[in-house]
Amino acid sequence: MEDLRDDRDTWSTANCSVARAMDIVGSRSTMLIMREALFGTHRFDDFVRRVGIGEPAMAARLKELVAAGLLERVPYQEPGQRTRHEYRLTRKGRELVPVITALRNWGDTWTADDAGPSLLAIHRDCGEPIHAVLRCAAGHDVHNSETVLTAGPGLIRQT
Amino acid sequence: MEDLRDDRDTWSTANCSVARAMDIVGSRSTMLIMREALFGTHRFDDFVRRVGIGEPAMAARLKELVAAGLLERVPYQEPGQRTRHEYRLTRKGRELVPVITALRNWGDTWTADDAGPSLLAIHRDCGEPIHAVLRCAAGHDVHNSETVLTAGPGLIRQT
DNA sequence: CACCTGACTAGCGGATACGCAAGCCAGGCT
DNA sequence: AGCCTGGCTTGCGTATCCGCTAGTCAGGTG
Repeated sequence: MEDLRDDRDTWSTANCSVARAMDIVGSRSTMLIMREALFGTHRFDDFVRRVGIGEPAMAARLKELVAAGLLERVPYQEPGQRTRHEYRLTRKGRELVPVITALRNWGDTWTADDAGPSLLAIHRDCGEPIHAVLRCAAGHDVHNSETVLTAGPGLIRQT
Repeated sequence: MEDLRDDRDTWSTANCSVARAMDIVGSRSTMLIMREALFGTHRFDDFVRRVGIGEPAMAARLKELVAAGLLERVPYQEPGQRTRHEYRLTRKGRELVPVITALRNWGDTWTADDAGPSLLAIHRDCGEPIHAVLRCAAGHDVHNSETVLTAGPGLIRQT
């Protein structure tokens, strides 16, 4: 177990998973689209209205998210309507729930207006509000300051 | 307990805490700077080298993060050196740990190269890797699909 | 067949974001 | 006094994002 804090220049930031994740969901609108999708939005014009960006921008973002494998474009047909396409979450997209939840918790705590959060995510089974917390593989709850960095299998030394 | 999924247009996206959070840490470089700060970087040129953006961009981002209250600019002096300023995390900034952790977990799972993650965050007390998980206030582990939206105290109906 | 609607696409213009190169400035060192 | 280093700032050019307006296209309805 090696503390890398004094050794940071031996690995490259570009090779970090946070950077790769931010390449995909790193813009404001992309994250808001994923939040909408996780909250149950499927249709193009619902995305446009609820996220609050223009149609051309939305079309471009959705195309990127489909290409990145977070959403899939699925044909569907309502009775008496022509065939349309909806955007459905893939497993890769749905697994952003902890990220969005952590972000929402943080926003509620630190950027809330006086009225409090406008939305709560609650546990379907018991009705209690949901938070993102840290846990180690041994099952301990981990506080923010109890984390230590160590080299993983993919570390490429630059020495 | 009211399921808002069919009622989404009654509240405004702009008033959502995710949007407010993304206004602060929503750009790729800002998130990478916060990751660096959480991993122990303090000094201007370390940020520049490790995040991989130019000095002007870094100066602007750091100024924004200080203004937003995520970092503070603290004078310090090493022996034989003149007074300098370092950037230290505030409590507001440190509480982004769950967000960054969730993002890193996701990136490791879905965007990893064959070699596996280059860094691991482990629990200081037991050495096991750390993950961000969802938990409700009653202490249940919550799966990604077990969340339900409900109106919070700050909900402003647009009707 | 003309019309309508949802889901886009095309084109333009303004606002950031960013990289690069250069310059500035404060304070310790010689 | 002049040099050096870290920490910025200024200026310029490019790339990207986004809103706006307008147009397209497919298919169901009158």
